Amino acid sequence: MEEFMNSIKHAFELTRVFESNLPNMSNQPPHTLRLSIDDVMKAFIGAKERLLMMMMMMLSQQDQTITPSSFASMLSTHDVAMQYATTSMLTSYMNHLFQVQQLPSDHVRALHENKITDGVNLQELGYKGTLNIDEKGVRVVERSVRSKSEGNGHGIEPSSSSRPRKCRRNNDSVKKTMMVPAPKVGNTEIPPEDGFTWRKYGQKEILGSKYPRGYYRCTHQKLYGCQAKKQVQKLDHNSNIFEVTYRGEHTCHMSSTAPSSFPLTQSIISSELSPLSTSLPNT
DNA sequence: CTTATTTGACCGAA
DNA sequence: TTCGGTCAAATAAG
Repeated sequence: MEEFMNSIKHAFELTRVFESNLPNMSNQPPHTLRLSIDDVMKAFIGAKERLLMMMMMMLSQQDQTITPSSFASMLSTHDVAMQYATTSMLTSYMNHLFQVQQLPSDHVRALHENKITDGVNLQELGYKGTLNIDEKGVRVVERSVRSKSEGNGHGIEPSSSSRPRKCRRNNDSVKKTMMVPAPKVGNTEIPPEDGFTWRKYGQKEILGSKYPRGYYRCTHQKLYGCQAKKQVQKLDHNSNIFEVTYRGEHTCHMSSTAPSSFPLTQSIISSELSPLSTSLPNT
């Protein structure tokens, strides 16, 4: 909680500094201006990520429902928050966060690679579990390439005795796992929307896990050869949270990373926030 | 019809 | 051998 408060405070201070320096910056090259804007944006994104992590942790610790308003009232007990926003503004923003639930995976990847969200450690914050989450709040499992010269051709019709499998083709692909709160609205037990379209191709009971794991691949695998996949599984101790693992890159969309909006100052609450861009591949 | 999901079989890795 | 990821036939949905 304190970590989030510090980060959001820092973000607002950066904004203020940026604002006061703005007149001088007109003399600077555009590059400088852009860097400053990036700093402000990163600060807000980092704060938002911490907030999301907090929400997920609370959901996983106490198996009870946390509503946007209850969370907002929690925040409002901190004067740092109240310096900038009223409780109703916070509530409104919490509503947005609960509704959006998750950023598109490429956005998350961008956050990850830019090291925007640093210093969040779930275990320090008291998460009780076996998750191994790195300092960015995203568990990353990297698989090293196995030096195995296995030149298999493309899958031809098996037709006879053996069915050629291409299981471990991309051993160097990176897995990225994140915790996603389940949608509160709607009767859906289905994994939350993340901006991509997925097609389920399997489900498996996992040993030692309460809930099965679902296997999804990109719907456009056929048309575009998109190799993106994801696995979705509920946490054992809290069915309100999905563990979503992404693997492979989307090659089926072009306009990537539309990080929607970066609310500044009071407009942080206003509802212009992030119409989830449904990336539609051109035909 | 086409397209998506379900679900047991299949296969490779450990 | 077991386990987990994938395939694919059957089925459901539109």
